[in-house]
Amino acid sequence: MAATVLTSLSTSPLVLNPTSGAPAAVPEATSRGWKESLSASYSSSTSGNWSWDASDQSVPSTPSPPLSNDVSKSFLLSSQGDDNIEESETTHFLFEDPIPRKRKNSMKVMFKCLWKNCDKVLSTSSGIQRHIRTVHLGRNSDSDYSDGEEDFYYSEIEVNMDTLSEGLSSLTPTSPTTAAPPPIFPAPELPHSEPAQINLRGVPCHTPLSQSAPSTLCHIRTDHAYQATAPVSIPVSSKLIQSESGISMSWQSPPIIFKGLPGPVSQIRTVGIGEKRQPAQHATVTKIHTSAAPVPKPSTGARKPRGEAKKCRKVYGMEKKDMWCTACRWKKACQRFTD
DNA sequence: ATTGCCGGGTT
DNA sequence: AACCCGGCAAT
Repeated sequence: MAATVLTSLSTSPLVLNPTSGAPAAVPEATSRGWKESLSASYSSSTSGNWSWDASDQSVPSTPSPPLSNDVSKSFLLSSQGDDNIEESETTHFLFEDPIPRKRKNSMKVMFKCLWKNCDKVLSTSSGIQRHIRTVHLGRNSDSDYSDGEEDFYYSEIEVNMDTLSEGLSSLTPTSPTTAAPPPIFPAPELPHSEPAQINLRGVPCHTPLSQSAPSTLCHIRTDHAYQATAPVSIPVSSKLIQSESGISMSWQSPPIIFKGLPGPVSQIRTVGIGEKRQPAQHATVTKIHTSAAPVPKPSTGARKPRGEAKKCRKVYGMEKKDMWCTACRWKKACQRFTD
């Protein structure tokens, strides 16, 4: 599984080498000129070439080197205007997630076809658009032209590969409690036939759409009757949030006791164009915070129940105080006889 | 009353 | 840091 993840990661250019120390394994057959012009300062960051063509079109003064995976990821997401994720990211920071890297490394954005009885999942939006266009919409043109209609029929989902595999492996074959399997889509296919747009991820995901589909489409979204004929009914438990510029919705797998071990948390949201979201709206959705309990603890917290073991004082007595451990001598918690 | 030690000092 | 101790809670 890990190999699979790595493989799929290495195919998407944005997901850079998590370990900056290792020399980038990505063969940079493409552009080399820019690298030379930038010379030494870039020597360590070969994997970061998100294909601006050899001619440096005004490389910004801060060349945005390949950041750690986390940062680039959150950058990507935030540039999509996705506050959901950003929210949870922030939460991570706030709670000092001890292993944020591992968790985020295993997140992958996939695109799922929502057409009835079609669970196709592709790893690129262009791929899924093409799929919908050709298979479902019957547009046999293989050009990349998109009138934006495909957007209605797929959703962008974010999958935690780790927990996915974990959950799958932990499923006892006869487990009765898992009678109703969580609505996780079928096993993600690895980078399918991905034509041309291999570097789509280098750019905010909706670029191709926002080019061809201006904001008018948002209008269409709201009063379009597509909901009646929508290929897939929106999950009942989903929270639907409506903003003035369009529909955005988030969906989250059934409530999971989130205690330490992350459940199969996946997020689905319909891909929208020109989504102008307001952060406040999203706070309600997909806010899985790790805080253990609503522990108010305003005053002096409940004391420890006092251990069973005898402590220095009891063992040696007051007359041999010099034999106590220092903590005991200082009236602190005994270090020698811990519980 | 005794014991353990937290919270808050002082050096 | 190291060291000390008032005072509280558990015993």
